[in-house]
Amino acid sequence: MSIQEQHVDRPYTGVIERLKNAGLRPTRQRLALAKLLFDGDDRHITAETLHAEVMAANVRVSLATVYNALHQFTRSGLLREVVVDSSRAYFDTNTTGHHHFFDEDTGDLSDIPDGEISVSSLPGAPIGKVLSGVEVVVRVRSQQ
Amino acid sequence: MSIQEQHVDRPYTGVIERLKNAGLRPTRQRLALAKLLFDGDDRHITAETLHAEVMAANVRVSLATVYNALHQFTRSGLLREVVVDSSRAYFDTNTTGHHHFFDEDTGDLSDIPDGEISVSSLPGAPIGKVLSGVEVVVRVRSQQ
DNA sequence: AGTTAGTTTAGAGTTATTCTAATTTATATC
DNA sequence: GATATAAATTAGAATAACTCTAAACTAACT
Repeated sequence: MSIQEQHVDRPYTGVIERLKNAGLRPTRQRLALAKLLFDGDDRHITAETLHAEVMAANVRVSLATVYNALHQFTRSGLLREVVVDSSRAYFDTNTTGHHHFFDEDTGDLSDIPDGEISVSSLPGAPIGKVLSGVEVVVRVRSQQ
Repeated sequence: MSIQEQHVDRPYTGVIERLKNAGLRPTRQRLALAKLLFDGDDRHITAETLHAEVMAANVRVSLATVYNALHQFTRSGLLREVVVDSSRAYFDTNTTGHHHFFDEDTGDLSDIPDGEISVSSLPGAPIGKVLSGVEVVVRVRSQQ
């Protein structure tokens, strides 16, 4: 059975497994959110954009549940938070190490293609601390 | 006259000049804030920490004025904003290109010593965009 | 000293997010 | 399949970090 056929026949199985593996009950709300997030290409979202999407898909989910799910997905490694804006949180479905462009005018977040940037001679963490992540953000503006 | 003597004799002159050059009237409030920020080593602050400091120095300044000043100082190049936390804005008195450690447990922000990190093969900005900054944040946690 | 444009401020407003306590639901067990 | 129960969801209130507004104040020019 091809991936496409499987997708048509049992549209939720992949996502159900993913939630179960993360120790999260596959509720109606989490399924709808996970499907939007993980069923397709990698994405960058905020709580508000994801909430708008899930509502547009005619699944009634409260904003509180969207926030809960984003944090649970992040805690269990299904998502990664990307800090680019001091006024709202962005999440990335690509949890592997990579870096970002952030358009300060539009709020658009996009990946820097692998190989187009590299961080060398990483410093050691200060004593008593452990490294938890390295993020490079290249800020851009729409040309005046 | 040595820098120290100058500091003792005319404690505000340097800071007054700095504000005037930035096109900002040297008011009582801006002078007190600028003195805390620029009269000494480089610093990392938030609106709340700076407000607490200026109040502790017995200068009455409203929080709104602290926010106004931080933005004006940033716009005129006296400060740089560092985005490390999606819930509050940090500012750095060192406006030259350098990178940061951020302790996710304590909220402490510190410089990565020059030469201990380097970003190579910077990508070009997407078409229609201009580069506005490159930030590397190395996140650390207090050891469990 | 008087004028005026720039600055400060209290307090109200806004936005993103978190909390709370009541209701609902998934799942383990009978 | 019905039932118990722990987990999840939700509305709405609460919070935190700003931002705005319009009135009072002040720096600096005349």
